[in-house]
Amino acid sequence: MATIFDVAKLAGVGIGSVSRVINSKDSVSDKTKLKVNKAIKALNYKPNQSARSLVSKKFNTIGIWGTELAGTFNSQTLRVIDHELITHEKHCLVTNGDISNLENPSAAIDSVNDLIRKGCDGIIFWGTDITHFDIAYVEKYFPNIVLLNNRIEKFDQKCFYFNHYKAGYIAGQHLVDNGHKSIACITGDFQTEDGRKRHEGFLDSMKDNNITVPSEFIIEGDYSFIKGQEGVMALLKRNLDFTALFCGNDQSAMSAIATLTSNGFNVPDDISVFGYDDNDIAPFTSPPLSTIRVPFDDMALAAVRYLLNTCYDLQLSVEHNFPVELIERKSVRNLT
Amino acid sequence: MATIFDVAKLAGVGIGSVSRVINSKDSVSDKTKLKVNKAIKALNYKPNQSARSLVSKKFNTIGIWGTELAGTFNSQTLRVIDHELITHEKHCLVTNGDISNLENPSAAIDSVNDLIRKGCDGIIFWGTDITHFDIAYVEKYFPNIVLLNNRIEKFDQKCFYFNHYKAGYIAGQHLVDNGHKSIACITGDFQTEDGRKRHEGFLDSMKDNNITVPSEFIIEGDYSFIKGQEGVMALLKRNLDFTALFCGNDQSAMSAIATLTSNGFNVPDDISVFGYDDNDIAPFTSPPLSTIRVPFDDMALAAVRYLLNTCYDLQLSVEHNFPVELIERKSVRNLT
DNA sequence: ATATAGTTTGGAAGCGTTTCCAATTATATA
DNA sequence: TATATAATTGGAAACGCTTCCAAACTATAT
Repeated sequence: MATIFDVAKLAGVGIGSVSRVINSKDSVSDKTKLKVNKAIKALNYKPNQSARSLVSKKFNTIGIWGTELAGTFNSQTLRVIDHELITHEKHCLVTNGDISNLENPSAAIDSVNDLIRKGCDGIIFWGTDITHFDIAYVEKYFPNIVLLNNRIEKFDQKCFYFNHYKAGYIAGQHLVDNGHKSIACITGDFQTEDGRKRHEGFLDSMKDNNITVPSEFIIEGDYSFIKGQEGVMALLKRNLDFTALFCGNDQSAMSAIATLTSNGFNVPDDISVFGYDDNDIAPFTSPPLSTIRVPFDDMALAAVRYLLNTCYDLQLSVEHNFPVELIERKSVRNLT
Repeated sequence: MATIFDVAKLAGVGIGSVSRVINSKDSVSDKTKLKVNKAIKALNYKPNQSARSLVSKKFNTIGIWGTELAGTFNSQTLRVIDHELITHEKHCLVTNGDISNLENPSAAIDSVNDLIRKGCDGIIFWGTDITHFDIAYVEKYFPNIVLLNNRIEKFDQKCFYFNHYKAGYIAGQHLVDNGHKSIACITGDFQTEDGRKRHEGFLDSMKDNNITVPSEFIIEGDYSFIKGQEGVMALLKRNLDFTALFCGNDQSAMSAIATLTSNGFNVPDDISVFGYDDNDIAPFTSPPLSTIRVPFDDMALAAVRYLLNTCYDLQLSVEHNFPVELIERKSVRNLT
């Protein structure tokens, strides 16, 4: 591997000049620039990042900490993040925080520390699987962080989240607007804050419309396919009379539709189904799924940009407001 | 940030001893070890990775190059890789090769070089979106590579792939074994080698059973949900008489099932559907999807381990043979 | 031709490690 | 006890870069 000395020697200049050329700051004469670039090409020279980082104390790398790397559209988010980083010539270092390790309660902190030690200039905390306490602890010695799809009031500027309460409310209101009065739910995961929030919003919309939702109409889900299926089976077994089903996400909505259909119910003629996320799959269920669009991509983009600004003194525009959007397709029947 | 000098001073030893303690090689007396560890704790010392890499020329990082970071189970693969790396105290650096950039034909090479320059000890090439030519080019100056779900004969040891031909054959044979003689297809993407291979295998199984598949029974797909839907619509419009549908992957199979169902066809009573991949969704379609299990997780694990062995002189066991597995669920009707 | 100001240049110092070697200390052997 | 051998230690040198400063040029004004 060629070093800066080799380049300098071949070009017949000092190493300072080579450094100036590859960093394109400070003034260098065109003649020197030419000679250096020629030598760089000839030697296929690539600056050693470790040496650079050692001096500059910058790693040009952003760490991503999350437990949600799997799943259809979480990975889409990763793609958005990576793309924005590449645009600014940065890299992304990924780690799956393994928080399932009960024997080691500081496992989350440990994996974050690994990320820091390995060398990144900032960290994206993705999701709500790390405690507020842990985040606050890390923030003290490593302040360049950003929270994606999570919120801690004290770090509000660093948080990029979506108003799940409002979204849940709008979902409920939409069903009511279409004449539904008897509505069942397969909720999101109540372990997660956004799962609770969207359900709260939904319930409040019911309350505001003087509709009661008996507890046997509510099945706690966990965003999985299987829960959508199981939830519908449980609901059907209870022999309840409902005209609409609100699901905590599109995956469970999809398997709910499939299960309803295979049990002889037509969606939406017999039972309407409403999803949440506007996942890739939503337009292709049968019938196409009406849902709430969660702008994960926009949120992710804003979060990276905020971090890029703070880490590298950039001035990228950063959105902080992500509007709720209702996506009407064909899975909700208008009863009025 | 405390350095090794600070630790040495506080512990009252030389920097060499500190280095020996943190790397736990060479002999150090228990007394020294104790003093050093105490100082490390007191100063919350973390060795600087850049300095370490500069000397050792190891980065403890594996790069992942791919264009398939999105998609349900590609991200599952990423999780497997990351987990294995963490187990061995390595990290993963991810990049989405942006090959869609036609203006710059060397974009793939450029992004690989970025990865190398940034500092990784090995690279996983994931998928078939990079040309054999480009891989061979990179391999010359950066031999620590591995191909996942791709195959180049000359690098056979470094390739971790699945026999898609055989899988396609088994899929076809399974349908025949169940009495199907008139079979339609929504294929995988013929742009990808595995898409072509699985179709080839399928066709050969038909040939061996003296079944002809007229070209109007074959729709070229691209693994997407929408193609599954569109494909079924096209097939139905042609008014063909088929009893089974072989799909290039589970996603298109799923939307195919949904579309068939919503058009009044019962799966599998009227038409059987067979998938490919054994995706997360496969057990939860309605009816549950019969499919071919592609052991992506096993392949990924083997690939990382091979790379870990070559990069860090480890002796992890590496599987090179990934058997085809037929998963029978409920989407194929036995006509015999 | 000379003085002045501005531009460009070379290379030493320093970043925080590991590795090596010579020096020191401890242990075993006669 | 003296000597040979082994274990342990400190710190200089090296890794490849950026940054800085003094030196060497160039251009302009007098």
